[in-house]
Amino acid sequence: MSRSHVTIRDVAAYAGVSHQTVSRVMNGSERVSAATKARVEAAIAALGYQPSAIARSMASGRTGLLACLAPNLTDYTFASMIDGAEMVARQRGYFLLSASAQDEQTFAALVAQLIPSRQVEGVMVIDPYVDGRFQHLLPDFPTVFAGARPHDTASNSVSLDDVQVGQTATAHLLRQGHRRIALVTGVLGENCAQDRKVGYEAALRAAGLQIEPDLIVAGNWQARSGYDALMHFAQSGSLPDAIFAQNDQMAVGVLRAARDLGIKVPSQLAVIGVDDIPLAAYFEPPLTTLRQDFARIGQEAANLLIQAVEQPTGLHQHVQLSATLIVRQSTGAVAA
Amino acid sequence: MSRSHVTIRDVAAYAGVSHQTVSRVMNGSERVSAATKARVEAAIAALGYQPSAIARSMASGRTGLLACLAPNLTDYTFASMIDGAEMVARQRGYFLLSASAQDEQTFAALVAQLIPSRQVEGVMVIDPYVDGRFQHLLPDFPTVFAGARPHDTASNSVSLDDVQVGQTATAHLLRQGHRRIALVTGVLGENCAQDRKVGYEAALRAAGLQIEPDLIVAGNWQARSGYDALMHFAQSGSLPDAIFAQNDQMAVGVLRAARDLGIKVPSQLAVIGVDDIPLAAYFEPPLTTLRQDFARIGQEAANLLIQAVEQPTGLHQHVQLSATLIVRQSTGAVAA
DNA sequence: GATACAATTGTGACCGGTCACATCGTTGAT
DNA sequence: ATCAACGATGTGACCGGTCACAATTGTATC
Repeated sequence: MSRSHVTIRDVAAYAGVSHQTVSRVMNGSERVSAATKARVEAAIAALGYQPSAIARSMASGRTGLLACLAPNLTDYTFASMIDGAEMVARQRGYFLLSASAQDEQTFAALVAQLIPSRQVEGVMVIDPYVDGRFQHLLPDFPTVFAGARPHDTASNSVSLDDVQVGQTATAHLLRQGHRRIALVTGVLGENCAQDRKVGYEAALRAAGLQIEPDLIVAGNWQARSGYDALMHFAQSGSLPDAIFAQNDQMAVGVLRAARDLGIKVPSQLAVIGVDDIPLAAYFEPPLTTLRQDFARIGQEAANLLIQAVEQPTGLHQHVQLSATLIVRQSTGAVAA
Repeated sequence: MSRSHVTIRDVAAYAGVSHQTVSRVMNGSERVSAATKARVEAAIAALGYQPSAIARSMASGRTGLLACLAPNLTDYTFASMIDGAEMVARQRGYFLLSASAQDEQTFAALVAQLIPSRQVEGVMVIDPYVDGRFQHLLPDFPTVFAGARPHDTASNSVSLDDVQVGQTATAHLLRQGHRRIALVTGVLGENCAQDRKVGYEAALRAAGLQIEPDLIVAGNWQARSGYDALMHFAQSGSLPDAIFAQNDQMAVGVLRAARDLGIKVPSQLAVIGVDDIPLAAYFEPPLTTLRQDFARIGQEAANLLIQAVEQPTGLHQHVQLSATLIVRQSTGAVAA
């Protein structure tokens, strides 16, 4: 503002070369004589020249900016993916602009603002299946979906194998001897809730058990819905042996309800969650869960996105990661 | 790439006006006749014109980008501030680019990359006192510090009144009848840990009690350090009546240690934390804590920053928010 | 009817880089 | 000795907006 910036032409004049030569020095001195290069570098240092990122973007058409859109930035799972993506992005020369879109409308506005203005080179969408938000994306714009498996959309994606998650969790409970295994789902409109349910049902069927619709309760990912689910079973008078909550938050809600009802976990009721949230081991009892490597999901997503930006082939890649079972005390063996 | 973009001059030619008139229509039609305006708008629609954010930045010198630098993006407290800041920023026409800097060196690199290139118009630094990172910031560049009170630096800031936090937490324990109140601190190099300690000591003194150095243990904000702290007291043979952990994570660690030691909370030991993390009510027993409105801190910080960007006065503002006591079951009255 | 003035619109430069191509001197092959 | 090829460097256009200022038109005033 006060002092106008030093430009590439100022440096050129100072060094007695052309502005193009300065540009060459800045961009890795391809074919510049050592003497000239030294002179230019001295001039850069003397004048304190700093290239303008905007001018560079203007001329090259590249901004070095990626956007990350998530329902919110506070949820541990989203935040971890963003963190992982950000580290990879920066390492590879990009910055990550994150924004939260609670609803589809906000999401559409955000996309309309970021993409056509060519401000960002690619978009990473976290949990795009909460509503129809993926429809607002351009099919030919570099995009990657992270954290939920696309069922019907052609795009890059990094997701967890949610069917496997459902199976593993349920199989673990079966192995412990439980038979009446209840399910508390996430928001059923989301693929990952559906897939985990599919895995749950597959595991039960594989064990020769019937699927009892009464044992399936729809939750909403919040702890409170886990609490309510167990209260519901208690009121209906038929408690399950075990509960598979589709995330840790709800599992923690179940634990709390069990305490309030005087139900002992794990001896009377086994509880398993999904995510392995940071304090999972500190609940009472410590929560058995399936660990997801969210940072890794974010990293893979960033890598895929950058590849799509730099070498647009039109081909889509899908990376699927698996969760690992972390056994703690909330799922002991059935009481003898 | 394939199809070159529609520019303002294409629109002008199509509408039969000058490019400048199109520009005027784009920027809120100051003094453009209704007929011309309609014609230009028709041309814009017909050609699908989308202004280039980069070209706009190039010409205007403004990028509409703010940066947010935090030690990481996953910590609930940081993420909440970022989320709050992002919402305000977007509402006011800015985008927020967030990046994590674990150490001072990364932070310095980040600043060197973002600021001199004029890519961002302002920087928000979350928890700048973990090391000397604030020293890398330019004094005349729009900056705001969020989440920790600057002791020695002239700058905008939004922070919690940590002395008050220490006092309130300690006073609550005193009110419950506790006398031997231990303190588990955060990283002592950080101002907020120091300030909370000052508040703790002030409250004790105000109650006519001595400050016993043996009751003060240095933690590191992690749950594990809270766990270790109580174990340390148990081993030393002199358990306190109550523990004030400087954040909830450590308080939760204390709760876990108490369970492992067979110490009943709150009847044998009261525990209070700070932050009110999302699942605080789901631990055993539900955790009494001081709630911080992190989203609000982020919002205020964004507002301050945008003000500094838009009206650079050189004056610094400090906003200090206070925490509210949330009483749950981890701090009952002393056993009769 | 001439002049002043405001409203509307047009012109060209400019932001600060990069790109394509031109130029120049030097070297190696014929 | 001549020409091609190549390395080093320079020239000007260009990216797509905004800005300052000029030009044009219409309207009010005298």
